[in-house]
Amino acid sequence: MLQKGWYHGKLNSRPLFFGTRDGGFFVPVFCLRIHNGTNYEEEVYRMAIQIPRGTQDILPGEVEKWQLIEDKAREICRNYQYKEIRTPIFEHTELFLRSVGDTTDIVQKEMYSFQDRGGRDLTLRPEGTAAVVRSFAENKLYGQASQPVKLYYMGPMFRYERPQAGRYRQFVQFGIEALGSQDPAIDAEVISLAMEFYREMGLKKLRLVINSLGDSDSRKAHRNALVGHFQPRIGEFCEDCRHRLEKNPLRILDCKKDRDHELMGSAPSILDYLNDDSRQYFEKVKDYLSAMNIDFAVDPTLVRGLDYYNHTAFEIMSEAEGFGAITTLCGGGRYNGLVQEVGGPDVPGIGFAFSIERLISALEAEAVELPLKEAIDCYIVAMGEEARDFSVPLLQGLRRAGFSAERDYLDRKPKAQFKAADRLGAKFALIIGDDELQSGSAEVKNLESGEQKQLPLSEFIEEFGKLCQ
RNA sequence: GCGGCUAUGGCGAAAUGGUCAACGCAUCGGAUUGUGGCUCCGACAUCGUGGGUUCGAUUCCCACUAGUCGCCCCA
Repeated sequence: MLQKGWYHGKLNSRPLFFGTRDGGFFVPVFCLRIHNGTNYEEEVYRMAIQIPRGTQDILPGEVEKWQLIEDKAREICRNYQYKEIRTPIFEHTELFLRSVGDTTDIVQKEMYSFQDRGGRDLTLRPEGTAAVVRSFAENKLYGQASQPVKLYYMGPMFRYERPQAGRYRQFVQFGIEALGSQDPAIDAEVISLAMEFYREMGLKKLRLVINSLGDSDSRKAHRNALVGHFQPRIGEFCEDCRHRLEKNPLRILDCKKDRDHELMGSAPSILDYLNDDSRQYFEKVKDYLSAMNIDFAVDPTLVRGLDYYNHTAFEIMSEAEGFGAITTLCGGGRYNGLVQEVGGPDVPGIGFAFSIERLISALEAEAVELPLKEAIDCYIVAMGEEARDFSVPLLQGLRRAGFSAERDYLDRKPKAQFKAADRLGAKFALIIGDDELQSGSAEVKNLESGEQKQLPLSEFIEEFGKLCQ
């Protein structure tokens, strides 16, 4: 029996939908007014539609930051010779099961998966590497003349998580991948590109942490050693750690609750399980980083959340104060064997990805001033109907000549038009009214100096160009 | 998936169980009939949504939604 009242959104825990007969169109809003348990009247109305949880609109004023970051990222990729690749936003779910790993959190609880009308199992990409590697194998880029193949991508990724500072359900990642080389110098290059990019953006409080996960044999041996180490006394650890013992014993090492347990300090380190090749490889990467004056710390507990990583792994964290709980700006590592996993030849690879959202937060946390220019060249202050008409082609002429120009569209008073010009940061105001139209010359005011000049309307664009120089 | 906090105009932000809900910024209008930045005056809110308690709720209670912080995990 329903209580008397209004119901909307959900009724008996089922969403209320109003749809047409063909079922193809839904307006997810309407209301039921219950008079008693059985009588009700419907009132259909549209509720304001809100942005989906964990997503954001990037509005003018904010989007300029994004553009700047994107430009900078593209620029540094040119310098380092990474070429852009664009892959679909959704892929076969299978791709992520096999690459990211079907026991990882990303796959188990964070994927936006769906079936299309043809019954295909698809997933909105939760990360970028899998698709790039798939494309590399599918398009046989390993046969390309220039090797290694160095790629970058930039675009939205999707993970179903509870939003929090620095965490969104749709977020934009920039990432690079270098495929086809097993030279430790390429590992160092990938890391240096990331560090160099952040440096150029103006971030200072950064911490680079690296580790080697070794090859799959060393990882396996280390894993067994860890399980053996903690197993006998796992009862003394927190609930999360007890799960981790099976799932990902390395994670126990950076548990915040059990940090001080005596078994933590004596736990076996991955670095003791590296074979000679892996060890030497790691040494070489560190040497190269030092040679480039890149500061780093080795953290043997650094693990990455995706299954495909091996050998070099790294993270860049912000140490800016008040940055919140999520400090990782960038994460990456080597993934030898991944290309094979998705059906290609055995080609090694390494890459990283960072989120633009977190970069912007870090820039804000460090109060970095970005060079965002927004001034326009000319604002036309038109008074009277004739002048307003005249301003239409004039505005077009200015813009065609390459000037940024604007006029009033709200029929505002001259005073308000000047205010608008001011707000846009206009360098000049062009004033036309009846007098000017009659005399054939317009007043041009330099809004910074207040200086005012007359320019002939007949060759206004040329004269204005000279004035701007 | 779990827990804490929050929800007042375009933005920021007070107060209050009871006639018109402070203030600041922004915006628009006026003082100044065609010249911005300063000053003064004026205009501008069905208090997230839905229920409940009450004579009366923006205020108290519940649910929902959203935001936010933290856990898990990650970019």
